[in-house]
Amino acid sequence: MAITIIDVAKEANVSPSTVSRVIADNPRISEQTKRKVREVMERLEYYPNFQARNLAAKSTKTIGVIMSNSTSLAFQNPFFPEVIRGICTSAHASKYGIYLSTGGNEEEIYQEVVSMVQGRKVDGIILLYSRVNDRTMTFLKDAQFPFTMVGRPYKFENEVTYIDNDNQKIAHDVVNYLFGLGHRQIAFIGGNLDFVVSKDRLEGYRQALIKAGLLYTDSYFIHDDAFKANGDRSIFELMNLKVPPTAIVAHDDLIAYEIIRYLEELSIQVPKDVSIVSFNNHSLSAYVKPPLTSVDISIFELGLEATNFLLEKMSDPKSTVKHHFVPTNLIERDSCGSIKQLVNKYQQEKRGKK
Amino acid sequence: MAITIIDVAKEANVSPSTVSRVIADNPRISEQTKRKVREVMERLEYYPNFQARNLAAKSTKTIGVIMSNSTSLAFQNPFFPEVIRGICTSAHASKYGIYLSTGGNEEEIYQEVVSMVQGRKVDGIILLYSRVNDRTMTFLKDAQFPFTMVGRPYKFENEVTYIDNDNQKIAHDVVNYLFGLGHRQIAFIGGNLDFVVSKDRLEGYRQALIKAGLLYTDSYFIHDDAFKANGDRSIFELMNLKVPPTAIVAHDDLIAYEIIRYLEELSIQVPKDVSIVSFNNHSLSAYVKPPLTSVDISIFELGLEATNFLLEKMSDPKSTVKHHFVPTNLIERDSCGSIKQLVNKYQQEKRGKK
DNA sequence: CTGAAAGCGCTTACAG
DNA sequence: CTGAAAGCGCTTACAG
Repeated sequence: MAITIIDVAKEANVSPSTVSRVIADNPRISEQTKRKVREVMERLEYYPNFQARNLAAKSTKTIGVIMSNSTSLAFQNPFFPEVIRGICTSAHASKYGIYLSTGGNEEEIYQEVVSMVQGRKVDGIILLYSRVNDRTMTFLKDAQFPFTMVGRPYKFENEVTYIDNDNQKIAHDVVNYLFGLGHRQIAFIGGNLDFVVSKDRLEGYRQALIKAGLLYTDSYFIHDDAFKANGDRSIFELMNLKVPPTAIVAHDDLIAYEIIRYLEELSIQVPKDVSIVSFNNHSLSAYVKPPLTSVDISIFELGLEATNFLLEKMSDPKSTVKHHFVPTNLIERDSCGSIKQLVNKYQQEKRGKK
Repeated sequence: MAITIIDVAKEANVSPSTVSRVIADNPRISEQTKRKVREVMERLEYYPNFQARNLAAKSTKTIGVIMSNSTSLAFQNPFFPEVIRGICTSAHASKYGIYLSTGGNEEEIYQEVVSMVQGRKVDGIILLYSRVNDRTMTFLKDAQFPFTMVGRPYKFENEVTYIDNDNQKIAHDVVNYLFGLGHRQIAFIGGNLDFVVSKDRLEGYRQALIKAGLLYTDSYFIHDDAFKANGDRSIFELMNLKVPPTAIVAHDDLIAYEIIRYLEELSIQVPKDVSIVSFNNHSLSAYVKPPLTSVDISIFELGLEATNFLLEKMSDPKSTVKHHFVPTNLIERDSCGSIKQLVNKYQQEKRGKK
């Protein structure tokens, strides 16, 4: 049997209550007693029993972290390791532990969250995603359980505390960037629209087109499902439109490179013939050809601040609802070209053919 | 206050003991009583308190997962998300939860593991790495606490249950593969030698050279530290040896692409001038140029089987020590060429220059 | 500044 | 097949 608080108490000639107070560093205990008790705890190699402490104190000192199901692209590299690193950094500093969800689909995840909350497994929860019409989020909100999310909520934006990038704005900026390079035919190849991040980026793209006086056409938007099912085919069709795009905005670097590969199969080169910008700035994107122009979304900060917000919420449940957009950074590399060069090249090619 | 077992007992006109047995689906309770109690539990929305259950039952139904500190390359993409997915799949099936370590350095990790074990936070532990002379592992072994590791232990190989790839063999195979393509000058650019995986791959490389009757030279091996500090410089020096390598084995796809970039800066092309093979088969490596020949190490299975082994160990602490090598798969893509082509090209170039 | 006592919400021999 | 009772190892008013 392990050493308990009672063993320590006997050995130190104090009561268990006193030992407990020494552990909690209660100021009402004299320094002398504290020293004595601590010496005994060390000698006996005493470690407080986590479960007993939690049961009595009605707190768990742990944070539940809920991943969306792992098949979703958003939680592939490098998002997941990096956001976890951010969360751990903040949690560790406040001596909180991390309890990770294990569910494989929406229903399992929901059940797990319910049992985390009702079973008092965790003191607060971080949702690592924002899904359209997510009953998990609704449950948390209705239960008034402390939680925060990485991602803008689909509903109740003013009732839930969250961290995100300003995805509408960054998509807008990215389109403007292409616009500045002279592009007028800009396509968007998107993420899963069940997630708000994808909707926001698409919306930012549309708004930017409209502001620039360009038309949004459905034929310039390839849905995530279509791309996943038939990436090569959809790119082929896109590039065989009467007026094919001269630039493409991709939802993620992984997708961007897949697009680039399909373009190559069609003998279309990036950035010579088509420009590509993307989001998320994977660790490989600097090294690989062509080095990708991508928006760094500060994933570590996303995790860190989500945790800080949650910690605040847990210590003061009545604290106001907050949200914050973590700054992003467009990293210009070699996947975008100005339209003038492009036109020249086209003209050269046409001349060449004649 | 939440609904407790006592509320349910009163409502169902049975004793708390009976409710507890219904929760555990104890066969000694009549089906009729079970039905009645379950109906009440549902109506009252009763959820068992996790902490109380754990304290009384002296088990936690959770597994501790220990990452090496997140700066280590091995736990970048895609290893971490994928291994976690494997762990979660198995853990979820057995209704275990995951408690994640948050420590940022070796000392913090060690302290966390000690408190997980002594504080009875978890029933068993998975070490996601194998480090040379790791006191965390030694502690676990000495405490006779159920644990398993992803990676071959540095010491006590016959005393600890683990899962790994046969890294010596796959490195050996990879060298033989290059050998089969005609390469005789084969360099190795390695991982952090504090980890056994890196030592094993290096050792497999050496053994393969020796078996093939080739010499192992230090100048053909670039240490992780040297590469991280001065990647471009070290590649420059490597390629400016009197006899530069015609092929390179890289410890990881991320490193491989970094190497490729430095080679390009020196106007050396892959696979035309130099071949590259790597390990880990990142999700991007199929799409990116050149598509990388890489060893797929079945990360998901690594996580899954580690968890299965641990579950077994926890249910029967006296079960025998086991280990298992998860099969790997060399995925041939376009980063390796046969030496004949290479010689031809060199000769052509030389002719060209003359 | 410290202790005795109740209690956190369960489980599990023991008894019937 | 079911219940009364003890106990898991802590914390925390309450009292002094």
